[in-house]
Amino acid sequence: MLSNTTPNNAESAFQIIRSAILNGELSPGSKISENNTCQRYGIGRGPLREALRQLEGCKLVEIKPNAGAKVSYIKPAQIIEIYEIRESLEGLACKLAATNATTSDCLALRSIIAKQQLQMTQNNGDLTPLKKGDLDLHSSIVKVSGNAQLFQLLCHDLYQLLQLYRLQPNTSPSRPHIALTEHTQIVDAIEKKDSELADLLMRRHISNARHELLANLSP
Amino acid sequence: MLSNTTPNNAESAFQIIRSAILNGELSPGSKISENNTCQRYGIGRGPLREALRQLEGCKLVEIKPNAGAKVSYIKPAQIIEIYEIRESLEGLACKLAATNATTSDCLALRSIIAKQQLQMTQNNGDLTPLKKGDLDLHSSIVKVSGNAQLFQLLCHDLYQLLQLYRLQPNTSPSRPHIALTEHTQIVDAIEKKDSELADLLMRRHISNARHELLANLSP
DNA sequence: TAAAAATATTTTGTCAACAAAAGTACAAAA
DNA sequence: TTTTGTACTTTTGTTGACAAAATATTTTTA
Repeated sequence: MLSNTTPNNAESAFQIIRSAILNGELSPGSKISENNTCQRYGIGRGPLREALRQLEGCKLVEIKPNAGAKVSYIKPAQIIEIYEIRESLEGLACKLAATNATTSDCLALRSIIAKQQLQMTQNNGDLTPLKKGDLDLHSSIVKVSGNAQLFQLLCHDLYQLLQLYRLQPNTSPSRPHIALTEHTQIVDAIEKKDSELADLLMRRHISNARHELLANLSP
Repeated sequence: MLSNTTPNNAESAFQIIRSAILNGELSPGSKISENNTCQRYGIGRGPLREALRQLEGCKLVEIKPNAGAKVSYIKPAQIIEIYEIRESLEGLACKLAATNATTSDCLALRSIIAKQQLQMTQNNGDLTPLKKGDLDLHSSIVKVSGNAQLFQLLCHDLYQLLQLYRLQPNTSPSRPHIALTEHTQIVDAIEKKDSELADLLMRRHISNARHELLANLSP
């Protein structure tokens, strides 16, 4: 899948710093000093600057001339806007997935749900693996849609931006159960090749998540 | 609107090369040699390489280690995929625009249509200004939607990619008239705050354009 | 003391030189 | 003629040095 050419320093730096941003090692708003970062990751300033420009393209950092690079800070309002976009695009993904999914595709989707169901009963305190499972299912559906541009846009660009905004895990405890039910219904619709229903259910699913977010955001 | 800080060479190079790509001066698939390009635009190799990495982020060029940068080549299948995405996202834009548009917003949209109508009767041979007018209307609607992320995504990222693929102007001669009618209906729906109808009409509008594209593509 | 000016330090911007890799040209052998 | 190997050229990768801008610190002045 990924191009397996040997990376140069700029490419390596790009990936290293990106993971550092995504896993919170470099926190939003913090400055990325060149000298500092060079020494830290053992690369020259040239490659580093290239990597930073590439990260700017991904919207993960912001560069101001003569002032340097900062890790992007995503505002709550932006998250809501991205959820509106997700609602529309993942609806499309479901519509396409319903028409294109093969039998083995559906089996794969079901197995993700099963795994998630298992995790919910097992470690009933920690819900980080649930979050990952959630994203797994959504990504897989987008993949099954067959639209490569859509996959790139949602699963690489947008999900990454959402990851930048680490929302506190204070979602209501009932939400995971509800989400699981919704997921099952969505996969059912895809399996039955009911594209219209799959579209509607996914839109509603994300709309619900968005409203939950809004409720946990304003106060 | 744009950040008006004084740009450095990398930033200038980015904009210069981007326009060169978008106006066809640098054609898709062609290699961007560093030495060559440096001399041509009077900048050093450092800033140029930064600009190229930034352009890679915009998907306008592709960089391979030890092999240099090429202007991206968009395949017809990708264009169709992008149109599917447009269909979904501009439907959303219309839905939001219908709920958010002020009176002056609607006036502005109407004036764009009027200008387009005038251009159609005037220069009835050249349809490049019509294309521009079309994009103007679509962009304005997305702007009116109020979702800044959506505007960025559609009007900067996706439209730019579409521009890279210069499709031959062999659309059927009746298409501009039909498009104008469709545009009028869409703005009508927005003005009446009928978000559902505006959504549906825009989706159908772009779906029509996509099918026209498909017809002019395969043979 | 507080504001302003001057100086020092750090940080970013840019270039030129060198190393390494890829591509090219050409000659020798099958 | 095709192939293979070798020298040569071009192109990309990387670094270090220096210029310019911004920031921090100190000194001066009201």
